[in-house]
Amino acid sequence: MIDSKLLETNFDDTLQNLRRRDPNFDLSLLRSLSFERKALVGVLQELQEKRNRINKGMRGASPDEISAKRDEMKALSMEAKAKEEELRHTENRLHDALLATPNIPRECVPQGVDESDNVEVKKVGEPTTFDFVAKDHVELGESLGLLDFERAAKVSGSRFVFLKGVGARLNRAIANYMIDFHAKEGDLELNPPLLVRGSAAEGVGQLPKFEEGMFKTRRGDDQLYLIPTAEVPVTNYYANEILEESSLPMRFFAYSQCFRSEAGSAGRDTRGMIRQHQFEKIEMVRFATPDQADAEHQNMVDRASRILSDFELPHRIVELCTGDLSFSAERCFDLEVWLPSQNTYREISSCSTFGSYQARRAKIRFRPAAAPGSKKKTKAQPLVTLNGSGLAVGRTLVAILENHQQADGSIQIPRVLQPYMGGQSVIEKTSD
RNA sequence: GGAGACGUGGCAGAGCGGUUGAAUGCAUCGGUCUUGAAAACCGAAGUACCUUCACGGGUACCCAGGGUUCGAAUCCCUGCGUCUCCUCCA
Repeated sequence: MIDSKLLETNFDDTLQNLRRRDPNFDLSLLRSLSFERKALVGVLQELQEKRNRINKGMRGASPDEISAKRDEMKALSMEAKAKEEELRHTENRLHDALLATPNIPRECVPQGVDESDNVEVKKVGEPTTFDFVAKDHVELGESLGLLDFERAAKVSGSRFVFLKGVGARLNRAIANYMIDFHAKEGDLELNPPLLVRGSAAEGVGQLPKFEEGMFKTRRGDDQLYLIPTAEVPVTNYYANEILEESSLPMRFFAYSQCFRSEAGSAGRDTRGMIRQHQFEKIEMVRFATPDQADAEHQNMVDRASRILSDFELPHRIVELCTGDLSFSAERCFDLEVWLPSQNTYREISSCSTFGSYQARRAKIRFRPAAAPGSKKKTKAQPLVTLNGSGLAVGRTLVAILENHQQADGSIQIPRVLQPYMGGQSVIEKTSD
């Protein structure tokens, strides 16, 4: 969540900056609650102080004295309790309002309304061209016997797929290549829980606003959510903890299944593997000091781009505009891969920095190293969390099929993946 | 699924209902001693919020919420969380 102090010290700027996301943004409730809270605190503390003062004399007092003061104390106590109740109510409302407030975009984020205002930063490779009529991945996958959408629909409904045979193997090869890639860079691999408490989802900003996007499970009275991304469990790995500055930055990656209900996206990408209820992703998650954050961010973008280049996939990097920025993010770069069937670039990775927004929600702090001369213990402060896909496995599979298809309907396997495919270099139609 | 135990400071671990924000140990940071270090000794040290230009002052916090009481870390209820045993299971 945003720093509530901004409401007092820097209200106009804060509002203006949030309006870069949405011109109709309204902070008036938040502000009035913040002032209301402050006033209540003052009144309550005065009452408590009075009560404490009287109470101090009670211990050694004679029974007469005690009974004399009793009524007064009782009245004070009641009054204080009523104020406490009032204060708690206000604080709860303030907290809820803060949870519903998105992160503030950085000054450098380009102004814009939606996707069309995103800014291309870099283009790697040229869109693939063919001297034959190119097929899409559904056609390729089905004709080569790699993908089975129909039977998946029979078993689980729409937006699911069976990968089979070489298709399953190729998927595994892609994932393994990426896992090894990050491991070689020295990041720590985590294999996280796929079911998380609501508190974890709240920590990254997924709850309370985006509950519709997640699958919920029930077990008795307990409720757990299927993770929409490994960001949720991995970022919360350090929830409620204080890290030493010397241990930062920390780099993790996790390979996991992800589950999204795709509520509200009816009709979008209904065909094929682009938008599934269940997909695999390798996610990079980082914890950094504010000074380190930008370099970490750039590093994740580079990683994702290098992997795409390794797979010989044309892609581009775009910076999201204020209107397209996700709820918790402060700045974000998307990597988009070229998809011949759609004749356009499609998102395959999203690398975001969250500033202290998530860290404040999940209560992840770091203790700055003491200045060389200083003897004082430093004050813990929220750190910076970042994450980025490196990459979405299913969409990578799609991109490889479509970009590396041959005139005869076969698929050329990128060189780096061949070792992961037992040396296989081409996927051809088998007579069946 | 059945039975039970427990939630106190960075960690471990005390705490007759009233000078307990909280003993003690470890860890941390200063100092003394030492050529330097270790050891020993002395000392400092929680978090949030309100108030003050500042020094400072104040309030709350012993998982959370409610109750009993003039007064609760301490008693009572509820919730949440953790652990152990049995059962089942990849």
